[in-house]
Amino acid sequence: MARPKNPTDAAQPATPSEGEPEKRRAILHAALKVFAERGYHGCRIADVASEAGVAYGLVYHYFRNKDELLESVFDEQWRIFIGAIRAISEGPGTAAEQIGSVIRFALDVFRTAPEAVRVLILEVPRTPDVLRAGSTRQTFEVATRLVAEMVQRGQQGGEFRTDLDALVGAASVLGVLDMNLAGMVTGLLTAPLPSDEELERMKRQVVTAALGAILVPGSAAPAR
Amino acid sequence: MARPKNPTDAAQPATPSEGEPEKRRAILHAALKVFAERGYHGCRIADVASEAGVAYGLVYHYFRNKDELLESVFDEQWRIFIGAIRAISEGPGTAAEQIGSVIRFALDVFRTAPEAVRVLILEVPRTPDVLRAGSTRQTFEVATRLVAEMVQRGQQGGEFRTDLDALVGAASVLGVLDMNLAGMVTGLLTAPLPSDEELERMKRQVVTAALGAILVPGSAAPAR
Amino acid sequence: MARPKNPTDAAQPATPSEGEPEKRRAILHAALKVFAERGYHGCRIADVASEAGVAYGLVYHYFRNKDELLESVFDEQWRIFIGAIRAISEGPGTAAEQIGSVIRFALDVFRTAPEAVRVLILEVPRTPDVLRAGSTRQTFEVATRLVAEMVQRGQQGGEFRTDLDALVGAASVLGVLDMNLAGMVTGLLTAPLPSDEELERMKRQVVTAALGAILVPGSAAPAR
Amino acid sequence: MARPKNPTDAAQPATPSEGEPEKRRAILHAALKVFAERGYHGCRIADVASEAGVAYGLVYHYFRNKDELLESVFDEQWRIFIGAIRAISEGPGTAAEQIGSVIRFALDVFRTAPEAVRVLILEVPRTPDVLRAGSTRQTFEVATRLVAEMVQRGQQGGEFRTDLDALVGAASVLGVLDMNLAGMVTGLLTAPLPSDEELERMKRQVVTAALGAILVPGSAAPAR
DNA sequence: TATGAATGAGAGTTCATTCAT
DNA sequence: CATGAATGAACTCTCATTCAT
Repeated sequence: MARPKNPTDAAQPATPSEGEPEKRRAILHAALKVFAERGYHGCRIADVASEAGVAYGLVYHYFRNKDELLESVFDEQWRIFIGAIRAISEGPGTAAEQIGSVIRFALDVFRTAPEAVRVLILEVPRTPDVLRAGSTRQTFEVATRLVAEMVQRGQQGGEFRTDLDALVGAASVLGVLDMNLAGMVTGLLTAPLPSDEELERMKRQVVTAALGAILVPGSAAPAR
Repeated sequence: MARPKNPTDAAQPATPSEGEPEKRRAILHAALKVFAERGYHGCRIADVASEAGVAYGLVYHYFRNKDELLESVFDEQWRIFIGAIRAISEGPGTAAEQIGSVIRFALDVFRTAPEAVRVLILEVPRTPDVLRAGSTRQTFEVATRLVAEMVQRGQQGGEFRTDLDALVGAASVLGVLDMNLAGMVTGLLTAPLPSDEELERMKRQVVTAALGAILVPGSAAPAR
Repeated sequence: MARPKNPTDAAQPATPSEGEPEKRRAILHAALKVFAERGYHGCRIADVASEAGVAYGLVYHYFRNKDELLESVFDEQWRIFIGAIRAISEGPGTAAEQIGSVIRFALDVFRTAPEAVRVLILEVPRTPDVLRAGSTRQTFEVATRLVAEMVQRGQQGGEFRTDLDALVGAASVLGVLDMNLAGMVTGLLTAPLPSDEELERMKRQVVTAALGAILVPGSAAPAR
Repeated sequence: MARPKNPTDAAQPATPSEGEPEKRRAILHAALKVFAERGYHGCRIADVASEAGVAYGLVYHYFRNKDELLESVFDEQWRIFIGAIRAISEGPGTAAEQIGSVIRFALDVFRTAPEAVRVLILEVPRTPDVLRAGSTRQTFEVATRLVAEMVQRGQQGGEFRTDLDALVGAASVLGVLDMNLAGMVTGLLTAPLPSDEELERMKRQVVTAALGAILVPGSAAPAR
């Protein structure tokens, strides 16, 4: 059974774009870290600057203001995640396999870049309206809709139950993923830095639960 | 099939406690509203006071500081929710029925007090560490563990699949609930103020999806 | 020859308005002083606050922002000046006498409150557009028009030459006044703090020059 | 009656000085424009540079700092104006005729280079002390004294009244000029861009008013 | 209890100036 | 000469908290 190749490495900068100034990247990187550690309001521009090893004013050389900086961080992270979802969606495999891949990808990223996940999962959906009104909000919807498309395909293929709206199915899948990630991030479900085995175990369980929410009852969970 | 009595009214003040000053209640109530509207950092003490129709300084008469005020709001809301879960848990019905009841209860509350849900679902898990370190965090864990107990009981009774940790099962159930509520709050899944039928439809779907995540595959979803 | 009573005391707060908080007055007063000393951009809110012997934040308790504070200062000063012009205009005396009174009034104020004059004369007409767009600008026009009315009356009465537009006449009178005051303020024309005699001498000269600009040539300058 | 040749073209660079780098001139020119548009504090080095179509840092290659740049602008403009006054002063004609020429010259410049006038008239006398302490201040005094010399000559020749100090006379003449120009700049007295006739009319009136301030009463205003 | 004026530390943003290339 | 990235001090504005009444 074919399995889409795991695009984990996408967690690296979406656009290493030759021309991008090194310090701009450093700032973006630092912002991700500081933001993950302290949350939107807890992080000050000064923190970002010093974390990036850069002068205060340089942040404003590259970004109009704090909101734009953080929006950039969000956008970049989401772009990576969406890129992965899209790649998986366009790849081979049944709908169930694809959704399993999405979940495994997310947990893999958590392993290599927990801050990124923390930011996406814990901060993004709950930041001020100014921010939510921006592209971030739309991006979030895009992700949901991409998953909803997978769900719909699965419903049409007879894999997934049809008594759920595709959007509700997508929300459920993402909810299972989100809450389990949150539990991992906060240490409720696993050690803060889980071992490889622990991670594999979680992957299996989260996939099982997420698919359980949408599979036609009685169908076997896909071998993994 | 017995169904636990729906403790919807618990959304009212947990403790109308005879002696509690009227203005204190007004402040708490206003804080919930303002907090739901603007989020933790977006709401200023001045907003709360004016929403409550009360003098600025009075807030500090009843609450040591902003954190304590908001912690009180959280605690109260969670106490209500936990009270409901506990009541359901100690009531009649199978584990699956109980979990269904929990979900239906949450959606009912969303209907009557969307702000409360918004606060619990969108704000609580993402507020600053100071706050998270407080009782709120523990309260959140308590809720998770209560649901995990239900899951465990269901596993022992053969209803729920045993290839999931009870905590993962609980997280999955709550994740499905959370994300669908978030979708309702943000208008992605339903109109901002859904009709009765829409709400019932959502209840059915969310219960289906949540139970799907943990039921032994092939078992019939419980009639509702 | 009747001479309008000199409303010098109008230099005091236009509205001692019973209800006005003492500290608000202190801030306004301090702002006038600091603004006169350092100019619009040279004065910082911190300067105003400390000059007023008041906490930083209190300035923002009474005024929305720096612009509003300074606009208030301007407005108050102009209101005083306009009040005086109006009183003179409605009082007895020929047009020439009235214009003489306006000039003498201005020089009197310079004696008792040089800062106020400095602000009105040196700063107002040259501050940022935001400010000029506000009520200050209109107020300045009002003053000009009031003087223009006097000029017009004098033209109709045969005192003043009619080959000047009334507005040009007014601008000329105010120009003579302004530039001579500027010369006094900057120490080019008199000692920074002129003696009574010096002041009287200046009054006579400025009145002479200003009326010369508009009187029918050959008419005697009005006795003073 | 001979009339000094009108040195209008002096509004061009005083010293096209062979060796002066083209870009330096561009910066100076841009600075005049930007400064006229936004005032001393409203204009940033970045504005000047981009207006001049020149790199940021180049401004600092040619000028030590912002103050020096603006001082240079002032100096240049004043040098032009003073050069004109001096030329007129050393030329033929009575004192009254010469003063009339000065005023007409100023209004002509306003026609061709309103920004320059705006800067000289509206900005120079009201900029920070640091600046005023520089050569600009002295330059301004020089202009006043040159006019005062004309006045004095007129007084000695019996044209002008002797009950005014020469400096007061000069201040009055310049005051009439300044305020009427200000009125034109701000649109209170004429359309922002007056027609030729309007301008001629203003010239006549302003000369009339200015000379009226200092002429021996009864003497005929000089034919124009 | 109740009020709201008063306080001041903190954070975002601007912009003149420097400097490596 | 020319460029523009980099620096950081300075200043405005916010808002939690205190306190006299």
